[in-house]
Amino acid sequence: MDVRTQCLGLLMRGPASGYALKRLIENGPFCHFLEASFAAIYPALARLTADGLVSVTEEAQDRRPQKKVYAVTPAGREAFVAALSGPIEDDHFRSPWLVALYFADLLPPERVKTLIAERKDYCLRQIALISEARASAETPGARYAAEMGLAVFRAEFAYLTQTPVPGSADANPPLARQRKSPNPHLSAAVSVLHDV
Amino acid sequence: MDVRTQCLGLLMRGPASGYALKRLIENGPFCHFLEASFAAIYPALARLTADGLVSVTEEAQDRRPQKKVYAVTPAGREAFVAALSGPIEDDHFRSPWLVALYFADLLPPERVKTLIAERKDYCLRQIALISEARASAETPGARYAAEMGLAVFRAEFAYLTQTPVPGSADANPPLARQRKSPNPHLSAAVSVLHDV
DNA sequence: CCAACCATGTAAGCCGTTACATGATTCC
DNA sequence: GGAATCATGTAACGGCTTACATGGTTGG
Repeated sequence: MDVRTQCLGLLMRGPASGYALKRLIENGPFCHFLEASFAAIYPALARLTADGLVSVTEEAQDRRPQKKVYAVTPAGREAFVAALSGPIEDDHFRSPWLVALYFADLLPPERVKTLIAERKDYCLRQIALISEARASAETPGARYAAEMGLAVFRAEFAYLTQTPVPGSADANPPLARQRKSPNPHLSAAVSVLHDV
Repeated sequence: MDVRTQCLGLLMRGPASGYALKRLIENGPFCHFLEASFAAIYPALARLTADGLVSVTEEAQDRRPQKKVYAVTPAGREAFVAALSGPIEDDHFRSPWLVALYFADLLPPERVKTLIAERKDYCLRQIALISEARASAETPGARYAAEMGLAVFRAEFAYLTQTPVPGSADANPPLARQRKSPNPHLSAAVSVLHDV
């Protein structure tokens, strides 16, 4: 799925500017399964326009730079549905973090602990973002995608929390030491784990 | 994490040919978090060799083409540990399948059902592969990475199984109809769900 | 005052993909 | 007889990333 198709899809939700699409991909309901940079989005929109799949309207704003709002045309809608009707490409997943954990025995135990603590924070941030997306989802599909993300990140978080640090001396630490929260400002976010 | 670093990492497990690395990435203990094609692997190995991070030995075989076996040099080991010691890159995840499900309301219910059935198969295949990897893991890190994969794919499978098809008329089908197994030859693999 | 946000783009270059090229062996 | 496995590579092309370029507004 190239950036062009991604943009076309995002615009199916309603008209938006290139900047808004980037926000949607970074912090919105697509944050856990799409990625694209500005330098990929803007040319993609230009080409979609050239191909007649989207239309542009330039909008002036008060105290803000002018923006170009893109909207899907009937041809664009058709093309997108056709893309979803044909064979779906495989997922692509690469995790340098899992590579690092795989090779935990090459690293000092302190380093491994830090990596796991950072990963917990990452999971909680993702869970917080996706929870918002779920709350404002307007279609069953949007809810489905969000809940799938929550299910997966919660499973990951649970594993991170329950499993002893690999290759560390204190693989079975006394219970008293297990409970410390590595990042105080995030502990509030943990509540979110049991929403939905 | 580019293919060069991936290859260097894989070779930390022991000497291997380019072809063997590909197998490791496709079906081995890295299948759920690494990807690389032959056309990326071979040049990567050539460059690692040029940079002195790996060494090559050509090995003739009976009834098999000659192969080049690569092994990490001390400099390569150092470089890899250094890479794991610095900042770890973000994961990259793109899921055309989740895009399709997000837009389930644009598709015929039958199509959505098919997509979900195919996804279940995909999860079971991944679970089977990772279970093997877990069984033959020789370091705590390898076990950790495998178990993380299992946790995540099991959570995904559970969600797929328990959640009604989005946007379908029979969102609450009678219990009698919920239990059918979409792919008989895979039902055996379901047992694997409760191993570990 | 500095950081972050809003807003759009271009240019150069790397990286990796598909497709091509070759060829023996084993299993169904 | 055909498909899959073992085994290594090249060429062309496309896509995406980083870095550059610009500039007003808002909030701490």
